[in-house]
Amino acid sequence: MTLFHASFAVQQYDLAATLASGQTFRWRRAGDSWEGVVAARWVRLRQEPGRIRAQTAVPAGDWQWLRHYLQLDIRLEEVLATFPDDEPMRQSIAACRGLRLLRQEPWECLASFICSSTKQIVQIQQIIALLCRRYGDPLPTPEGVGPAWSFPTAARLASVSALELRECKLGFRAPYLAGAAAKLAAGELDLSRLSALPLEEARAALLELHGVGVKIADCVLLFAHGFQEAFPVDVWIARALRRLYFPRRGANLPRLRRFSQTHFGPHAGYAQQYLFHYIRTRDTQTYKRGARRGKRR
DNA sequence: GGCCAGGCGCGTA
DNA sequence: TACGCGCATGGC
Repeated sequence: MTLFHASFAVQQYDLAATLASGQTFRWRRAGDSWEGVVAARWVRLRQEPGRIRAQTAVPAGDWQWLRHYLQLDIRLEEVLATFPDDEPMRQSIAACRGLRLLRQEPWECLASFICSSTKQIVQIQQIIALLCRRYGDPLPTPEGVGPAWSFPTAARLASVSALELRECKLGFRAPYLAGAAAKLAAGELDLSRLSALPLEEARAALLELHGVGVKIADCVLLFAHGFQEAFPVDVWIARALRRLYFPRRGANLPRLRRFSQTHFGPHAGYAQQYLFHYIRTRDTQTYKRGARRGKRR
């Protein structure tokens, strides 16, 4: 099979950190490359000095869809310059300079994060892989590469019973996903319109969905709609904020949310991703060891 | 074997 | 507004 190639000049782009930092769940490392699906196309990406090389199995047009997804035209230095000048952020930047936010397809992002609650990232990846395998459409892949599927549409998932969804290890999230799919399929919510709304209105629209709270809504606003002020506070970020900014007096969740809304500036969500990746890569080992011995913190 | 996971909805104070 | 609980399931 013919492959279609492109090469993008990049500076300060850490592809591995970007694809593996928990903002998206379908990329797999394959040797020195990454394989995934973007805009219903199988894609292989490889980082080289000063560039990212891409391959697809079908004609890729002008590659704008991939440039947009990878956010290649963002000036990272200008984003980083807006972060607060404090020690936690300096450490976070030093730990993963080149980490980027992707611009994901809204439905896939929403559905993925509905599946994410109280799940480890590994499990989220498994759930989404199952959903794609069962309800997505098969995509062309090169010889020697395993099969790939598109992310199932809302209409397709709306045609599946919540009971069937439970078989994808969704547990209590099954009716949440089914409900969201039904609402989108019925045209009661149009995700494509959210980017044009003020942040608060876009968030309110997402919160209408049963099973979508502030955290999931902010993930979708940040990762799919480009609201860079959105700052999802999950257990990792809460842990990071408490440890790095409130080490002595502690802080409850509402306090952390208020702090996050004022402290991190116009690209707070970007700062959040740096903190998230920093605390996870730094703490995963010690955290797991500590947890097993029951003496965390 | 038990703790915890990129939470949420609901009841209660 | 803040807190506690139950909810499925499985990795470590």
